[in-house]
Amino acid sequence: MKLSNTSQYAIRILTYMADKQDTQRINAKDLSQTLDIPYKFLTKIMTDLVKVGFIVSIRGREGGYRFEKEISDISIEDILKTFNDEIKDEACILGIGYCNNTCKCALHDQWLDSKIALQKMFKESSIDTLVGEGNKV
Amino acid sequence: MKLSNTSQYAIRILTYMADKQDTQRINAKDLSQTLDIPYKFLTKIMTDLVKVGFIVSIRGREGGYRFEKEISDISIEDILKTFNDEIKDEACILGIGYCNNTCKCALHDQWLDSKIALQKMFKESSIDTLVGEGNKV
DNA sequence: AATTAATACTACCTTGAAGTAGTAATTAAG
DNA sequence: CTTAATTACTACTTCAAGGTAGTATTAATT
Repeated sequence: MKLSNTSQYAIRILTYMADKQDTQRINAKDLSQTLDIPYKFLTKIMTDLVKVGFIVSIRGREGGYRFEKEISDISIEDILKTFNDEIKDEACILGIGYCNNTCKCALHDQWLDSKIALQKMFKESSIDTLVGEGNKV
Repeated sequence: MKLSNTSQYAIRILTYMADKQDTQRINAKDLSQTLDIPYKFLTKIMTDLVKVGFIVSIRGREGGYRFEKEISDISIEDILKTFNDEIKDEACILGIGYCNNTCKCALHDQWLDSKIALQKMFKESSIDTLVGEGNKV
């Protein structure tokens, strides 16, 4: 049980960009090297982040990326949704279709509290709350 | 973020077997049909569950499977560990090596409480606490 | 002893995520 | 205008999880 590589990368990219916002513009090569993410894979993720409107790209020489949305308005949940990695509300943890109060799997009740806590955490963790001193990148 | 198919199947299998413990012996064909798990894939999982000592197999005609361990002594955590799907204590949620109090990623603190709650839930949910009336299988 | 119904084993195929390669498009600098 | 440095696009390859096929082994029934 873990986040996908893609989600992990995206969160790290955006958090790092937020940390460097003075620079205003950061390019794929720098991100790839600093975050140790394969260059070609990173650019693919960047394009997705552009398409979904979190960042904008500046093409050509001296180009790069900068935020489009306020970093206080981008949550981990938003990022996970971009890569279809979020915890969907009615998704059954045992994979038996959909669970709810009246139609539930054997783990449903036990899972419920943890799920809500996780969802809340993902929703309330916006990028601006993550930039901090001394964290690993 | 979800459990692997294999883990989901294994939990469902063991929970269903516990539910039917009066029968004492249940075979792969029945499990496959009742739980709608591909037969060949199910038998592969069963063999793993035998190897790890949760159940024993009886080969030959009239064969099948029954529990070896007490169902109160098999937790979801144990099952997840069998298929390498558990939440490892120091595994970084962002995939940057290992996290702990002194060396942490940007999400570490937010993740900590949820992680502990999840681990606790997985550890405390033994199979006997899951058998219940009217649950989906 | 033969048949039948069951699990175990080995090897393969499929699918989706992860990662790579090459080229086109864009734009600042010289 | 040319060059260099950048992102975007298209297509491919790799890897691990999920799933399938065939055969060997086991043991009760007849």
